[in-house]
Amino acid sequence: MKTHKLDLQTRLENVEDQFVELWNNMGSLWGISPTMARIHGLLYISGAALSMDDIMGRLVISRGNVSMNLSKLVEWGLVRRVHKRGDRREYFESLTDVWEMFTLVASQRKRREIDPILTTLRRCKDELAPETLGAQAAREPARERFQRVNELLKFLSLVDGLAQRFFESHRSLREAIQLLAKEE
Amino acid sequence: MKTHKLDLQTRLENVEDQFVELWNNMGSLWGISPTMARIHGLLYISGAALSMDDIMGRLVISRGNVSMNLSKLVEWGLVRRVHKRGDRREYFESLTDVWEMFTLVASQRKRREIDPILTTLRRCKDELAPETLGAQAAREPARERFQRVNELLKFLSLVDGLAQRFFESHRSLREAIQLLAKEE
DNA sequence: TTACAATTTTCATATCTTTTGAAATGAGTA
DNA sequence: TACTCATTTCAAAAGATATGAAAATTGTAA
Repeated sequence: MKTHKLDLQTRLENVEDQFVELWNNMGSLWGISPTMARIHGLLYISGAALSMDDIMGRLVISRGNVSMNLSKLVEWGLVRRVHKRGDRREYFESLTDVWEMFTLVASQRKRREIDPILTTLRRCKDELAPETLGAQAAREPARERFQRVNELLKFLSLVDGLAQRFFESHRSLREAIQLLAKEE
Repeated sequence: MKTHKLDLQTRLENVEDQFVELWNNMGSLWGISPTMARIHGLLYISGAALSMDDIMGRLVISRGNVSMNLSKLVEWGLVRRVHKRGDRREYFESLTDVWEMFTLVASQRKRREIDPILTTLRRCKDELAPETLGAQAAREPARERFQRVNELLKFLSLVDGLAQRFFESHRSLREAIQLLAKEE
């Protein structure tokens, strides 16, 4: 009986390790740093509220590193601080809903990355437009560049509009995606 | 007249610089390194076939760095080598179609990142399933983890299916996305 | 075919980024 | 208020990325 329990414990830890490693790779997909991703992965798969020491021990990373990355995770909204009464330490737990985590990350990335890019692109477009360049805007080099900037702008605006709709309603997003993924 | 030409040249270079900087930031979104992104950005916005020396001069980066990153860009398929007769040097030019570039990058990332993640996730699921754990799979800690792995698997499978459909046909992808982005 | 010259690639070194861990700060208890 | 335990900060170490000159490659001419 005792051995069985130990076995289960070991196996679970083994699976968790695989998961953390997986999440580490997933980091680049979500646009968060590998260590930040590993910490979040551990919190997600364990489903528990863990202390800094728990995380340090489990992932073998330094206290400072855990502290920094937990702050970032809380900032992102993927993890929240939890207090246990009678315990002075802080505990941390992850969101549990995959879709919620996804939309959270997506909306942050939109704000942090896509929005500034769109702003710059629009400025580039303006600087290549006839209003700024006058007659010279008609010359090949300017026209070509204008066209390429514009194509990109159209593309990103589309992505942006899509994202906008996503964040307005999880439900409709889910349904639309599920439809798209399955329909023949 | 001369001054006007110089003005145009300067202004175009100025816009190109902004664009390269923008693309540099875009790198994290596409999952390619900043320098690789900058080089690609320059090739895209200039629309020309440039030599290594052109790129070194324009972006102020070393020969080795340009060489390495151009190889990667060619590997990714975003850039192709061009030969000019009577010139020993190699030139490089970017794809021009934004959608083509996007699907190219997306398909590579799917293959390099999502596919391995799905493989690992399925293994994790198997290792938590009743077939592996026997009666212990019913215990709380195992069941909880199984459920979380499974939820993630469902989510990623959906994304994967969506991507699959994308790569089968650009046209249908475009239409679907445009629909989704605009419909009320 | 061989020697030469121009171009590209490689890799040891230098630069920049991330992580560590111990000291400083902060927060809760006696 | 003083003490203890927990968290944050930051200078130094480790790791990742870029540089540039030497090695390899490729094309040209004797």
